[in-house]
Amino acid sequence: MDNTDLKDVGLKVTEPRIKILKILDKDSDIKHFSAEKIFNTLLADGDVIGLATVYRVLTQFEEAGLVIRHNFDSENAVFELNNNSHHDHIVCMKCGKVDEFFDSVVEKRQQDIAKDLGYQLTDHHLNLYGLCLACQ
Amino acid sequence: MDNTDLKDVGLKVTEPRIKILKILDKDSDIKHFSAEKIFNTLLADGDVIGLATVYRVLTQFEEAGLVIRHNFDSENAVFELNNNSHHDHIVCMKCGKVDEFFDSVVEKRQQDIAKDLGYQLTDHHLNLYGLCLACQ
DNA sequence: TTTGTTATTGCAAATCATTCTCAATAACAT
DNA sequence: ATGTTATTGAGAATGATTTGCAATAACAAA
Repeated sequence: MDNTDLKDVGLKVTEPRIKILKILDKDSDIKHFSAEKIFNTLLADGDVIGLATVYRVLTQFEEAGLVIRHNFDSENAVFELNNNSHHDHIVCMKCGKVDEFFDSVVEKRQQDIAKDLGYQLTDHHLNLYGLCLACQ
Repeated sequence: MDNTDLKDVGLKVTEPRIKILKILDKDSDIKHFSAEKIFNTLLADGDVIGLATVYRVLTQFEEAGLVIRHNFDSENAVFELNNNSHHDHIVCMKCGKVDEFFDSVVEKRQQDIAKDLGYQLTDHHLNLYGLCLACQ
């Protein structure tokens, strides 16, 4: 993920976009960020970028397929870099930790279920909620 | 679902609660209502009940276990009567139709996945999105 | 490298769904 | 019938997200 990716999707290479992409791309345990979190991370780095811009850039990234937007809770959306490998999520209700998983059995059943009900499946959200090991 | 159910969960039997319960309980294809939708349905029936009250009652019903709240999209929550038989949902992206299903294979896998990841599972949301037969 | 055109930004105001405040009113136990 | 306490309605408040608009930055063409 670098400036070339921005050009590839037809977005001008600007400071806010580069910085936000870098935060999302950082290699850490945390892969899911709210707009506010990104805004504050930028601030902490000394980069003053308007919150509205953060939201705008995130939405553009989503439209361009660079990031995926999730609504784990009804509060605020979180964004993660789209690495093109589909996965679902399990969220700790206490500390907010998010783990990812992929399960082919579930994937297959979803296809079958949709088919049985006469639907043409386009997307799905499977979120598990619970307490992580540390929070139990 | 009647006035007795309200008493049973410790809620006074008031007109707004009775009317809202009746709407949710109506036997029709539509089982999922937003607060606004309920508010407008009441209006259409000539019942003027404040939107704030609708929200309050719905939240109380949820806390009492009478209804379940869903966030299918990031826009607004919808509520359905809790018939105590767990099921998941498939939503048509075009007409908004919602079908329900229960799949024991998926249920079981979810348990196993959570366990494998060290989580104590408390809840889950599985929403499939697609085009229903009529909309394809 | 200068210039012109168009996209992008920042800020504040606007939205939208939902919640809260508070005084008036209705439920219901006694 | 009455007192106590929950409930209601209306509107203000909230919080996340979006939008309008003037100033500014990107970058293609000269």
